[in-house]
Amino acid sequence: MPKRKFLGEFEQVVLLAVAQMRGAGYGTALRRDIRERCGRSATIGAIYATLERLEAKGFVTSREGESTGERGGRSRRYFSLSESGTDALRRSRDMLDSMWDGLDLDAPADSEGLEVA
Amino acid sequence: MPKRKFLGEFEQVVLLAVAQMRGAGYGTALRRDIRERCGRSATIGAIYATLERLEAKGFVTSREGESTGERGGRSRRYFSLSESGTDALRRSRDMLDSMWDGLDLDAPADSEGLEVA
DNA sequence: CCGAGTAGTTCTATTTTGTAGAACTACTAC
DNA sequence: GTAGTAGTTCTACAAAATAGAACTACTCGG
Repeated sequence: MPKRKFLGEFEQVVLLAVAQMRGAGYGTALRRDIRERCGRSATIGAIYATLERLEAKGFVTSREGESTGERGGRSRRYFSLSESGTDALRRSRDMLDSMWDGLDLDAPADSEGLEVA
Repeated sequence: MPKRKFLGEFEQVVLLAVAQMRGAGYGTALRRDIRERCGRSATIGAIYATLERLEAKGFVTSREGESTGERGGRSRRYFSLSESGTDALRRSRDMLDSMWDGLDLDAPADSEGLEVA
């Protein structure tokens, strides 16, 4: 029973990166993707902590990749988006859309002008 | 010096409500607006705590409304979006847009199909 | 095989956000 | 002045975000 019914901000970003990579995303690559896509630098610890939470909530699944024998280093852990992760993304987008709906940020900040007109 | 350069998820929602109400928003009304717009119920404490934080970061400003003499109760505290609040909203939107860019949630979750094709 | 190098993941600790609801304030109406 | 009403503040705690050091598991050269 998660107390929070909505995705946190960073959770949303990480989940989107997982979705974009279509099952081929793993910690370090997701981090790179996020940095390149939106200029947001996150430490690797932040990425994994978020991934853990998303997995605990059932929004992503992970599997160990086998060693390719083509490079040094530990084997990768790949993440994919689950059904409910997909739903969560859709819900987040819809909620934000409805909050943005009809909003014009270039208009003056206060309602004064509107009332006088 | 804020450590976090991005808006939290709920901060974003509250800031959007403030923007929508164009300077005429106050605690209770913002709460109602959020509930109606996106079905997200938040306690009044959550709203005010977030509003305080947004004000501390300079994203909103507040002013006391004078009593209208038309109703009982304490006077309202109105919130408006500041310049940097406007910027923060734009940045959040842009970042999320770039993460969503080109993503199709209806496609299969894994890349298998793509590689075989 | 053994050390060095590399790619990647876990762990530990702390700050910032998010959540909840009870308590309080200031007003109006009777 | 007591009750009712609209609104805000306070207190306490849970969850998410952040940071970076430590660790793991592999490859390669000798």
